[in-house]
Amino acid sequence: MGEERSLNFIEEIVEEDLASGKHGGRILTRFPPEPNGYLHIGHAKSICLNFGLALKYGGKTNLRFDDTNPSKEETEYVDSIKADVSWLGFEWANELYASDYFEQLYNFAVELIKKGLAYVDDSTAEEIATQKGTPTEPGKANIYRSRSIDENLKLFAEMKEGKYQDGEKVLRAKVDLAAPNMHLRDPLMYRIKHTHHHRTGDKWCIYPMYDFAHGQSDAIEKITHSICTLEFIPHRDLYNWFIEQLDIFPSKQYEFARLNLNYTVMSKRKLLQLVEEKHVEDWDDPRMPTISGLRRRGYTPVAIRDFCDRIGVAKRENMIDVSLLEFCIREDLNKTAWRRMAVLDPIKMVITNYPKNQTENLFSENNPEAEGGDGGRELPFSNQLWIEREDFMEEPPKKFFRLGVGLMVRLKSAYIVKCDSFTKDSAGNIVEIQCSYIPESKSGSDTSGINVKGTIHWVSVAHAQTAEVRLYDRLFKVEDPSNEEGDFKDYLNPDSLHILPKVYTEPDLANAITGKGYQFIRKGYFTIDKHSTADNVIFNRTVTLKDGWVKK
RNA sequence: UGCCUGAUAGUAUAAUGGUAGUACGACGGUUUUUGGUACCGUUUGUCUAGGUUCGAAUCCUGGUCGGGCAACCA
Repeated sequence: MGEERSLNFIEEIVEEDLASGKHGGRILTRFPPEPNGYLHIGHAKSICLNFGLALKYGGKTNLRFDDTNPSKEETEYVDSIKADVSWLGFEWANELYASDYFEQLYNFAVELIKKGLAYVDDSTAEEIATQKGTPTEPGKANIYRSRSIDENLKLFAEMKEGKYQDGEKVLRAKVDLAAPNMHLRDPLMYRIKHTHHHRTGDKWCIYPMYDFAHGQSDAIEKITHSICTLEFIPHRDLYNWFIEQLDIFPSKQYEFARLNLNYTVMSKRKLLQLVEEKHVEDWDDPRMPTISGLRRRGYTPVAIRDFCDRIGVAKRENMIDVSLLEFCIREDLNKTAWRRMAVLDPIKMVITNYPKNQTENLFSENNPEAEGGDGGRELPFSNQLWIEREDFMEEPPKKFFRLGVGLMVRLKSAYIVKCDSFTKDSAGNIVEIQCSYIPESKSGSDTSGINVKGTIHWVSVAHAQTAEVRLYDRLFKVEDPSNEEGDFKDYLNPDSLHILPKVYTEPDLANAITGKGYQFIRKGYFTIDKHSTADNVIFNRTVTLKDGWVKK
């Protein structure tokens, strides 16, 4: 052991703080989602970072819902977020809400008004925007900026009491209208919204803006390291300004680059659109990059955490290749998934020299990667089998290790067979292939001395179960749909879902356990879908197996 | 043309003035009752121009390119 992994830049900061005795060696992070959508794989990166840091350095992590905008937030999202964080395997120290601090935030605002550092502005949104100037021109003060403290106090109280309509007034911080950083040009602290809040109900009609809520919430909780994504860098000056003016706990903000994955989108706004416009079934559609979608697809917490570990944490913009995510899930499932046989695109094989009404039960281990095979199950074998259509070729090329007239393969866990002939229907489709088996080649007691290059999977016709199988492909046709001309939805992959209504599976798959990953030998990893029933068993393909076979 | 950021193989990520390494991908091979797994090997990189230094991916200066910032969103 003891193989030192190099630290990412945030771990370096934490270790420096620990070494210098900052905060008495205490580490407290927070994961602060807004409950306005489902968590996605990008959030998983943040979750793994925040919780992982605390775990590594003996600290704790709060789960804090940043619920300061009631018009977008719902309890459904709160519940899904909690479920997803738990499922990933993390435990938060406290479940908190920015809305828990509304009273205190209000008092902070009053304090700033009293210090002459905040004022009530009657301007419209448009007026405020133009008065702010542009990045190259300073903003201009309006008449409201010089209101007296007493008037501001009175007006702000009236805002709270509901005396004004939405948009009629706002509370602004008095910072610097000429600041090169636009966020410092007298940012809004409070706006009026006569909207029902998912937790505070109708108690409030004024709600704090992100900038006046996040840093103060961090300070209230005494968060030591407040980690967010790059786009908040310009907010940091304001974050610090409020903390300094209010003289509260000096939480510090650090920024890292968010995760981007190719062939998908990673914004709650866009994902919500896909859901609302029915381009996908729901937030947990297996094609979605959401945690719930990945879970339904068959991804495991282990694989997702491993992925987050491997992608690293840095400050440069990045675009991770989905192949890394796929590698991680294969890596995990290879070790844990039970092997089963299923024929997705069937063609019938008749074994002409095997007794017609005979059935024998053959044994096959659950997982060759596990010691002892992790147990096993019985496979009924008979003279009529389903095999994969692509495992037979009328005119096989040289290195085709499967079936063609005169070629031999092993039937996995069963016998070696030799292809003698095949039958076509009137339309020229191959409908059946005829083989003879080698009785001495039985798996486990093979005395035939024959060596074959290929092994194929099969299911006994008489014993086969049926199931629906859903094959998924990338949701978008292009690597970065958000960066293309026009609407990102123009680049949706029309073939991202392919349903096979009736595939044949070995009998044991009738007992498939929900939530467990199965490897359909040579076909990929699959898991039971949430809509699966006893009458209509549905499997989702999590990921294909890596395919080293390139034709020709 | 203001401010803030960043730039190392195809994609990520290390090297913190001293041999540019690792992972994924790709390619090739060995093993294999999954064309899977495992194992072995190959391939490709410091944005650019100067400067400091015995020595620069690292420090300095100029340039180039990318991302962000002017929501009563977070």
